[in-house]
Amino acid sequence: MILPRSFYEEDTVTVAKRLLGCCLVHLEGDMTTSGRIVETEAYLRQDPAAHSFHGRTTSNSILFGPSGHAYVFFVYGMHWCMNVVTGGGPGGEAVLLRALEPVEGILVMEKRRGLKDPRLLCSGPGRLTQALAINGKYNGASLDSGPLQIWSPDSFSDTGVIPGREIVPATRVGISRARELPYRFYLKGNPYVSRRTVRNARN
DNA sequence: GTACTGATTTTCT
DNA sequence: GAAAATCAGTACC
Repeated sequence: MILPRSFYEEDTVTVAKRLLGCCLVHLEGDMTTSGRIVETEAYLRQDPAAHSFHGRTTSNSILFGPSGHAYVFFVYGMHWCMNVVTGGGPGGEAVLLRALEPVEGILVMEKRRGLKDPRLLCSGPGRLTQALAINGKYNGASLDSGPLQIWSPDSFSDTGVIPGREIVPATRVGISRARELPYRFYLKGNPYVSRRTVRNARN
């Protein structure tokens, strides 16, 4: 089933872990692309690394809106990154989606990415948005209706985590402020986590 | 395998 | 003007 709004209105770190194993789906015309989420990062309020840290601006206003919506931003002059707005508090918190395991529409993803190695299709925040054709027009989109959706896995254990899958906490990637905080989470041993995660596997 | 660099644009974090 | 929640290609070990 599609994750309801209430799923996202929980503690942001909890949501970051529970999203592992869920399926991100993009419907565009008759092309469906989807993948299982295998790596996430939490960005909190009072978090010097978060875009919301210095308050609301025009570019980050979606972060202060309702949970369960997409916050999509452009970075390094060429890449899009997708977050999910989370938290039940005053806003400003989100979970960055860092890597997917490709599921549906792999041929379409290969064409959009210009390569065929399945491990390189969605293994990074910029890669997954390119593979699923996610861009700024989805900034602010609701994830429980419309063409961009997140589905729960078939079953949850009581902790909300898929049975048999071990979640590893680690430090975040590509930031300089508060980089020591263990707010990155990935599925242990999954071959589709991002390259930088594999390289920093000790943390 | 690791290390370095260029691409390219928005924001002022 | 500098920094940024990145990626791909190249060089070298």
